Amino acid sequence: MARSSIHISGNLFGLILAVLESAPLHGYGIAREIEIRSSDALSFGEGTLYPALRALEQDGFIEARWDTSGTGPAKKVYELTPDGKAELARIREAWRDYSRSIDQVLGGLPKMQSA
Amino acid sequence: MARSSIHISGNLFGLILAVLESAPLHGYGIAREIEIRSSDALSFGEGTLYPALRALEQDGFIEARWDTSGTGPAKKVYELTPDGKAELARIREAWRDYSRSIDQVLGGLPKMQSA
DNA sequence: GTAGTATACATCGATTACCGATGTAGCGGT
DNA sequence: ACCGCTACATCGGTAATCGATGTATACTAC
Repeated sequence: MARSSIHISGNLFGLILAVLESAPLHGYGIAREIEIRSSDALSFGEGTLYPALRALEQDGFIEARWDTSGTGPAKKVYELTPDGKAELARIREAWRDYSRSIDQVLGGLPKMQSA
Repeated sequence: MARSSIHISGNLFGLILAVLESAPLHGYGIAREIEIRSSDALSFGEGTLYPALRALEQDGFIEARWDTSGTGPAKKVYELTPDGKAELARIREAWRDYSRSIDQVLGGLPKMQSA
């Protein structure tokens, strides 16, 4: 279950929306999927996850429906709305700007920039 | 002086140490230099800067001396210590890991990855 | 049948980082 | 004389998120 890696700090909403872009998924599954996609580098607990999902839902970026069909406890399955897709695009752009800026100031080995 | 851009969120110490790697500099100048290097994308106020400098000094990553030689108010000039240089290397590595992980999950256009 | 484990939801208080406002003061220009 | 820039510093508030805790369902093993 891989807790105790680096924390999320600011990108949580984007990560959730990005996972939901591939397919609708329930909360618990979103957290697991983020761990998988990041090779266990990014991880967070329920106290971080559920409030974030509620905020995204209130903003109209995702929509929820209950799925009681499967086995186990009922699942609240979230789906990306058109607004959410637009928000994801904005977040991606902001992240790219931000990380490029940090790279610029932080320096170290350059990332094979174009001439 | 160029406030109101994106915030720093987690990388403040690294940015300061990276600037000091080039040359010793005083607090106010560090803030200006970060703005310049990031093309005004990264910016923060005094309430963010000075507490960070004090924390870095307490951790032994930077050392301060007063410079009263120049014109204007006295300047507190900070210099990177060997420990600070090591810490900067750690921060650079952590940032690279972190941003790579976010890229992986966030997706969008890939950054011209190696085959 | 009941104990343990994994799934799955949810809330709450504490912590941390950061921002914005405010204050002091020296110096240069008009 | 006053404004604006440099340069230091502190303080209170806020937002993000972490950790702990609680509830419930279902499968597996004994």
